[in-house]
Amino acid sequence: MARKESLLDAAAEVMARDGYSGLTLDAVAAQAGASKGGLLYHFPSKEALIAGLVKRHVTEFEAAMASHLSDPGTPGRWTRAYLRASFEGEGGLGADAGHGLIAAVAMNPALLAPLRERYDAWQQALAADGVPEHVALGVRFAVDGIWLCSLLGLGAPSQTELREVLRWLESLTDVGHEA
Amino acid sequence: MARKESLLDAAAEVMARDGYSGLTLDAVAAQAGASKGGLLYHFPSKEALIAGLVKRHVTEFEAAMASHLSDPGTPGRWTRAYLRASFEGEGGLGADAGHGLIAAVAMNPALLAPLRERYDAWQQALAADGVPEHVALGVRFAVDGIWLCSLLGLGAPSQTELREVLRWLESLTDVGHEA
DNA sequence: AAAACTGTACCGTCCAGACGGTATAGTTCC
DNA sequence: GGAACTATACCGTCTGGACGGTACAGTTTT
Repeated sequence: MARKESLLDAAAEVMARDGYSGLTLDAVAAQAGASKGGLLYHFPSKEALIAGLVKRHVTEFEAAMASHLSDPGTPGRWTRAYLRASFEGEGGLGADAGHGLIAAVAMNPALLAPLRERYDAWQQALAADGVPEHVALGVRFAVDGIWLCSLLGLGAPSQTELREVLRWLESLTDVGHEA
Repeated sequence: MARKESLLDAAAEVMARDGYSGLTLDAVAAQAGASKGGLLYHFPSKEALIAGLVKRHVTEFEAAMASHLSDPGTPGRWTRAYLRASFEGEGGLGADAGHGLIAAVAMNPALLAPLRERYDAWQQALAADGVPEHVALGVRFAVDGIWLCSLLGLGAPSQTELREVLRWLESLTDVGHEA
């Protein structure tokens, strides 16, 4: 069971280092210090492996959101939870998760289905979050954009810029300050 | 010369339909009604083909931004140009461009280099755009996020939601209305 | 004893790229 | 003016290697 987890880690590492074109079963097994047979024991196909990556990300993010959710009744709590869950830890949801999703898109976009499902659910929560809907949506998109740009290295913000933007985004979810 | 362009179109179409794993030289040639030999005449390798996709996107987006740039001295003009250039036309920069970038990431993330370069340049313009830097940055990230989510189908906004969010984002770049 | 592996050998398919050929429009030389 | 030649724009086939997946016999772990 620890091996299964380490195989997922290995897949993410290979993706980060060599990209999708380097993500072969042999490479993943080698990275994990496992055998190809062992890899296929846990994940019967490459697709299953990548699906596992997506699933783990969804689960972890879901948990992170739950842990950042403030008391019921507080306006903007879902939006803020989304915001904070996305940037906790050092790299936040950065490296690992992102590469897994890239692998999913490259392999077969349908593998994103579990994530899509969650997004639809979050969407509903955000729409009734006590802040104007376009604000909640806009903040979420900004978060997604930051995450994407950091992952791809496309005009990613510096540490201080990031802090400022995040503080601003958070203030937008606070009905007292603004509007 | 028209063929070269049509080969790029074909590559984008194949990506949209079959994803990166379906993006083979044969498939692209067939989609374009060309032969594999002909394809390789124009693009000496698969990597070159994808690099062509990236390059075309950069060029087109650059032109779109230029066409949306209002008079010098107007605060927020770069931010607004970025915003508008991203959503012009029906699908905006949506389908075609996005799939090309996905292909680039899957093949070799280094292929995004030309795009990275442009982002760094835009970044400088946005930082000195006459609106608070964190606002300009935040708006750009939101735009990127919308674009990403639409591409991947992750909680993409409805037509009306999109309109509202865009209107709001644009108002944020207007120093008169806000803050 | 069952589950969780390892290691190796192998198969079939797919695919990037090489290569040799073809058609045609221009250019040069006599 | 026409033969010889060159450059450009393709076409279609072939091949070598990589990769996903199978099979299975043995070994460690629980």
